[in-house]
Amino acid sequence: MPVTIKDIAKAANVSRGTVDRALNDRGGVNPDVSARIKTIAAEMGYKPNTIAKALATHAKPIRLGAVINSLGNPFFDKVLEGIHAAVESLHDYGISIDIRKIRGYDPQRQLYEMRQLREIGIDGLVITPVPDTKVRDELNDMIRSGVRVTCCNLDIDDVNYQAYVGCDYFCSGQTAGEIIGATTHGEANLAIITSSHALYTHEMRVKGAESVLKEYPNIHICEYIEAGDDEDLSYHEVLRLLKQDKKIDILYFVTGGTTGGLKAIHELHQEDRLRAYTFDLIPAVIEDLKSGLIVSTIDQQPYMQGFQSVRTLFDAILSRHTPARKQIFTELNIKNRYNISS
Amino acid sequence: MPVTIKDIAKAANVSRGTVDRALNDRGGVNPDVSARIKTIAAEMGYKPNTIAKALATHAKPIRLGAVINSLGNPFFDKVLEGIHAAVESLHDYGISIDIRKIRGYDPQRQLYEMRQLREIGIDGLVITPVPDTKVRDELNDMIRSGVRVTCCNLDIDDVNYQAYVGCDYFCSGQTAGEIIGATTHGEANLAIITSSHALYTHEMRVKGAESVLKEYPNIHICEYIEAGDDEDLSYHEVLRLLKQDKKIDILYFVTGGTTGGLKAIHELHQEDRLRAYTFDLIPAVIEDLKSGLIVSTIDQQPYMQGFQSVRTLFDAILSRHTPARKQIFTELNIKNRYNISS
DNA sequence: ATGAAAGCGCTAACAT
DNA sequence: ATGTTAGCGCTTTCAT
Repeated sequence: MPVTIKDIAKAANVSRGTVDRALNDRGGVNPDVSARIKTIAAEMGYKPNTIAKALATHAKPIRLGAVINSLGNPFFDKVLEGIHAAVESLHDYGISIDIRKIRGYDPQRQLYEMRQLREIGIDGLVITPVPDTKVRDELNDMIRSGVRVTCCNLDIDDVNYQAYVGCDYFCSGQTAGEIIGATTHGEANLAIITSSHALYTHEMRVKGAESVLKEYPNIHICEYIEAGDDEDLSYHEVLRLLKQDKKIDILYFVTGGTTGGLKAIHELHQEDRLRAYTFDLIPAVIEDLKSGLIVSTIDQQPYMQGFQSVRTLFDAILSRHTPARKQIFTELNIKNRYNISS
Repeated sequence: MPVTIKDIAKAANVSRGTVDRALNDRGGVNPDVSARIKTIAAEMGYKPNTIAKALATHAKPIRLGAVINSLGNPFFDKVLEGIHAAVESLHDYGISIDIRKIRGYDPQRQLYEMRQLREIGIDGLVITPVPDTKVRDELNDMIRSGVRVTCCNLDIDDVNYQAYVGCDYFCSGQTAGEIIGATTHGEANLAIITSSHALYTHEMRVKGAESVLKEYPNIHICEYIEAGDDEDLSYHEVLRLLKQDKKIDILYFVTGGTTGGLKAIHELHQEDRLRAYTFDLIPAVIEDLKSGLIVSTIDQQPYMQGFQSVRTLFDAILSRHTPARKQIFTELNIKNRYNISS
C-alpha cells in the first residue's frame, strides 16, 4: 500500500495542502515545518503519484516546441518518429508539440524559429543546437525565462540545458576505427569524408577513429575531404578523389555527404575495389550494406534520441524542481547486412 | 479540448454512470440507449483518458508473477533489471510483482513455481519457458483461466501467449557468421561451442552462422561441442579440445558455457593464438573484449526484453480486450571493445 | 435500467 | 503560514 500525501499529513499533523506546498517548495510554509514534513515523507518512503499529479494539473496543457534540422537529412526522420511516439505516449497528460523543421546547420534560421516558438509560448523545447554564440545566448535566455530545454543529437557548450540526449561522438569514432582495423586486417589506404572540421561532434569521430587506427602501421589515412552537409558537394568531391587517387581502397564517411559519396562510387563502378564504413542507418546506407559495399555502419539510436528528448522534457516540466544538467548517451551499435532490424 | 464522458452524458441526456457502463460493456443498460451512446461517443471523437481510468481503478492493484531461469546465468541480471525498471515505471498504477528465480532449464522446477504463483493469484506472468509439453499445457491452462502471459527471451510453440519478447535467434547467428567471415578475412578453423542441440533457439544460432559461413571456402567448422548450460562442463570440454586439436584458431560460443570456455583458453595461455566470438555482454565477455581475445559479441537488449515483457503485460491487462498474439523482436547489436556502453 | 454521489491522489483557489 | 474545499476524468457503490 503506497504512502500518500494524506498519510504524511496525518503523521505530521498538518493539512494536505501544507504537505503539498512543502514537498513541492511552493513557498509559504514555515521552514521548520517544511523540513519536518520532508523528513517524514522520506522516512515513510513517499513517492508522488504522477498520475494523480497529472490529472490535477491537467487543466493547463503542456506545450512543447521543437527545432530540428531534419530537412534533407533522412537521419532525422527517425528522430522525429521518436519525438512523435513520445508525444503520443503522453497524450493523456494533455501534451502538444509544435515542430519546426529546418535545413542544415544554419544559426539564423534556427534563431528565427526559436523566437517564433518563444512568442507563441512554450513550456519546453527540443533542439539540435548549432554551435553558435547567438544560439547559445538565446537558449540561456529562454531557460532563464522558465522554458526547459533538451539538446537532441548535438551537444552545445555553456548552455544550462536540462539534458543532452545523443551519442558519445568520440566513442563512435573509436568504434569505427576498431572495425576498420579488424575487417581490413590492418591493411588500408583510407580517405575520410567529413562534413566540416568546424562541426565539433563530427571532428570527434575523426579523432576517435585516428586514435585507434594509429595502432595499425599499415593503415594510412591518405585524404581528408570536407563535404559540408551537402550531398552534392560530397558527390563531386568523392568523384574527384577516386579519379585522381587510385590507391585509396577504404572510405570512412563520418556523416553528412554519405549518400552523395556512395553515389559517386557507384557511378565509377568501383564497388568491388572499394569498401566503405559509415554511420547511421539512412536508406542509402542500408542499400549498400546489402550490396556489400558498406562493411558496417554504426547506429546511434535516433528514435531513442527523439523519444528521450521529449520524455526528459516532460518529466522536468511536471516535477517543478530542476534536476541537474545531464548527458544521456544513447547506445552505439554496429550493424552489418544481417542485423539491420529497424 | 478533449471530449470527456461528461460531455457525452450531456449530449445523450443520460448520467455519467450510464455512459461508462455503455462504453465499457459492463451490462445493465438498455441496448438502444447503449447503442445511441456509442454512436454519440464516436461522433464526438471520444478517447478515454487512461490516466483518469487508472486513478479510478487504482483500488485493486495489478499482481504480476515472473519465473526466470536467472540463477547462475549473469545474462538474466539485465533482464531482471528491465523487469524491475518497468514495474518501477508503473508504480503509480499500483502494480506489484513476485519474481521466482530458478536455475537452468528445468521443467519440473518451472512448473512448481508456476503453480505456486497461480495459487497465490496473479493477473499476468512473465516467463522464460522451457520447451516441455507439461510447461506448455500448464501455460495454456493459465491463459484459459484469465492470466496474461508473455514469454521472455525464449519462445515456445503452441502456447497462446500475449507476446514473445526476445531476439530473432537465426538472425543473430547470421550476424555472427558475417562478422566471423569479415574479421578473419575468410580464413579460419572453427570450433562451435553450444549448449545443447535440443535447445532450439541456440541451434538456430548455429544454423544461422553456418548459412553465412558456407560462402567462405576457407572457413572450416571443425568441431561442435555441446556444453549444456554448464560452465564447468564447458570449461573441461574446451580444455580437452584445445589440447588435442592444435589447428583450431577461432571459437564461436553460442552461449551457455561461454564463461567456462574463456577460462579454459586463459588457463592454456592461448589468448594470442585464438580469437573468440560470443553473444551477450556478460562480465566474462566484457573482460575479454577488453583483453582482445573476443573480437566482438552480439547483444540482444536483455534490459529491453525484461522491460517490454512487463509493459506488454500491463497494457494487455489494463485494456480488457485481448490483442493478437505477437512477437516483439529486440534489436541485435554488434559490440566491440569500444562500444560496450551498458 | 438508470441516476446520484463518493472517491482515486494530487493541485490550486479561497479562507482564515 | 496554514487549513479547507473543489475539482481533474473515470469507476463503482448505493439508491431509486
